[in-house]
Amino acid sequence: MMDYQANDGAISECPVDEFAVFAELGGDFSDTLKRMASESVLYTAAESIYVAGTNARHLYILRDGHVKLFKSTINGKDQIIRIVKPGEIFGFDGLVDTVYNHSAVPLKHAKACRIPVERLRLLGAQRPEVERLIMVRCIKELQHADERLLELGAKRSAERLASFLISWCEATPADRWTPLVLSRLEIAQLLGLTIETVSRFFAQWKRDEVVEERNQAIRILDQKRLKTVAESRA
Amino acid sequence: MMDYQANDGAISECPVDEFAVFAELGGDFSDTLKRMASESVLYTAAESIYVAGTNARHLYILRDGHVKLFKSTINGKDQIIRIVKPGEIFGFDGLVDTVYNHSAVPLKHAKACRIPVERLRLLGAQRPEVERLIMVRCIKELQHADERLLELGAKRSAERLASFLISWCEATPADRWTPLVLSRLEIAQLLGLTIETVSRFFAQWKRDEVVEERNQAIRILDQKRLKTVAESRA
DNA sequence: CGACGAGTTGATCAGTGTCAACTGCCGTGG
DNA sequence: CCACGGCAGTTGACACTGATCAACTCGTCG
Repeated sequence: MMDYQANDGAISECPVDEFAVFAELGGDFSDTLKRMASESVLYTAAESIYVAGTNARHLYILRDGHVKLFKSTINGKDQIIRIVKPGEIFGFDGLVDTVYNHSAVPLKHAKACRIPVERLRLLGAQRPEVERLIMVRCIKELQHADERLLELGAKRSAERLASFLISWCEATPADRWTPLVLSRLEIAQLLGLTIETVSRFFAQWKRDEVVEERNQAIRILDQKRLKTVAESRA
Repeated sequence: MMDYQANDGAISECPVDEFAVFAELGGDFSDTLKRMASESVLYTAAESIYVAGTNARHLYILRDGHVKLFKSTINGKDQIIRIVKPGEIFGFDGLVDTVYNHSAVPLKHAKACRIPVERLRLLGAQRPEVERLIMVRCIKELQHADERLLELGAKRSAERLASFLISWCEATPADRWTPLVLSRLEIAQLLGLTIETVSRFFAQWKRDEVVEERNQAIRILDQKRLKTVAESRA
């Protein structure tokens, strides 16, 4: 957390054993992985981690910060596919394809550990658990995508926004402030809306004392009310 | 194809070696799998293959027909997540969770091969390639989901409908009829629209001789035109 | 023959997008 | 140090897409 400003883009050894992902592989495994020289990289906002269509060389594990994965239409509209949170894997494409199928950019900043796919392949040959772990993570992602498809396809704007806020804050204990790392634009691109509609609902809910917002952080005041909105019963 | 009417719901030995999925595992593997008594099951439209929230006991491979995977909101709106085509795997949930996270129903009819997850687990222990194969398939699904999220989040109705038609027909050679296994309602639920809007665009394109429709089948007459619509340049 | 379900079409309305003006904040440079 | 410019966000007026409601056709099946 404290070394962000220091070494942007710096590459160092990645303490793999810290990650929940590989935790279950046990100590000797992380030694193996370390020897394979997986790297830890820092990114600042606006610098791409990878770009759709470019060579997919690494699998990433997010250590700190947030990453947005997005795709763009030919006309330049962006859709955010997923917000990656610490501990999660992203950049699966390289395991199957030669190029990435979406782009990855940090929200504010991000620290990620990356492993070259060819090394991962070698590793997978020795330790089949690796592929099992990735499979499990991948299935989880798929379930998450199912849910997002339901949101985008079957819910109206207020419902999407409400359930976004609920799920965004669910990690933090109730009545605590949650940093809102996303801009209005990014929320809009995540939910398939415009900046203005996002802004309007936020304003309304702040007036109605359903949520509070203060220096890039939000707090849900009336969880119950927000839930009824999310289920379109208001 | 010819034995549908005969034994609905019948269960028989599944000729696993026919599947592209496990083809690369070689002959001795499919023997193993056969001995594990994976089953082949026939389904008719309207009978569920599995229901969201129920015990996730099997992994499925579709042999013939089409299956729709869908989720429902609390208010009863359905969103189709994916249309499964022959050769594809579905029902990954059991490998990670105890229950299914969406429901699966055949479109018209379907013939699927299913493998109990616990057997798959045993098998995975012996033959790590199995999990690698599932991982690969799963990543493909994830890419597909990314694309669908872009469609639903960033495109207007005509664009969604046009690119749906294009992708639906892309398997069949140009100027040949493609069976349209989906009802208007199902197309609407897939694209996050209403029956009426689907119907209206179809009608318009038929008038403009962009597409033709005849007994449950469609044919694209003006691919180029449809593509410009899909990219919202018309 | 009649009833029902799927699909079509029209009229109307509501929800969001679009466009534009305005505020407030922050960093830059004179 | 202040002024300016620019960017993020807000708010209002308006337009338009797509949903809703309703009537009607057509084909199928009892």
